[in-house]
Amino acid sequence: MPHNGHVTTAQTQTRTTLPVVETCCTPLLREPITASQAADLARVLKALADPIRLRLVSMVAGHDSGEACVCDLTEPLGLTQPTISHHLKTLVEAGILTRDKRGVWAYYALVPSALDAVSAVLSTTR
Amino acid sequence: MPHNGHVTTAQTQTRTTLPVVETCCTPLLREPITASQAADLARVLKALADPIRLRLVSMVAGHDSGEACVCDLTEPLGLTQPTISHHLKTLVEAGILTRDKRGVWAYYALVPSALDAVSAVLSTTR
DNA sequence: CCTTCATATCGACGGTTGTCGATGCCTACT
DNA sequence: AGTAGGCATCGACAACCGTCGATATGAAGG
Repeated sequence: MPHNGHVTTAQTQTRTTLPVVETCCTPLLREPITASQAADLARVLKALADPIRLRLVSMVAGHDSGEACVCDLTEPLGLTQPTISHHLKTLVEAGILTRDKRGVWAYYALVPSALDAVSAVLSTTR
Repeated sequence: MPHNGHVTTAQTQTRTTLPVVETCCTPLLREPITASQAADLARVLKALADPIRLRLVSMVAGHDSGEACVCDLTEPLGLTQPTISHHLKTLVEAGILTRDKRGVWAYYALVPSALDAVSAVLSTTR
């Protein structure tokens, strides 16, 4: 567990590639979506379509101040640290989480509107 | 293309396993979800997390009277008939589509609230 | 009955994915 | 300078997935 005192080191906000919001305004239903729209949406959904990654998203969002480091997430899921890091990387690359490295620890947090964008695409009511 | 005149044969409504609505009332964010909730949701998301299947859902929903047969869907996607049937089976088993066999043709339609249920789980607003 | 046609199923093949142990990197503390 | 610890990366392996051609099933029509 990281100590939450004042941090002396540099911060490195990582927010890689793949905007989720690209597909934000496509209703999916009512008139067929294009192939590239489908490919974009599928990439985000594929990142979410894993039990461990869903629990990671849920745990990160429900953690103190909305962020959690790898060490907070490894033990409760019963998987090794490399596996958790790998899943977190997948979520960051999909635009669902951000990675903020402070000192030795890497803090992951939910991208505010990422899930809402996916939710809006799948919603039939407007 | 199937002729849309009156149909003389038996109807076989197929609606297999896996209720999507099981996970309908779990917010995903705010307090971690359980392992089984994550597994259920992941199964539905995995069914959606494919470009072809997303386009299938979109095309079925946008088709005349909300249903389409395999022959309507094969050509526009540029894949073979067995592949399309396989994807459709995946979507039916995930509870996203229904299969209604009338005569020689199999009509697929969207399960009304299936996508809305997934949308609600991913939504952060309320 | 035999043919035609729409669909499902089967078996196979290559590519992707989830997981691990081992290792390397980098920060902080002594 | 040396050490400890958190995290990322690498290589490997088994399991799974998307796709195809071939084949089976089953209904409609001649």
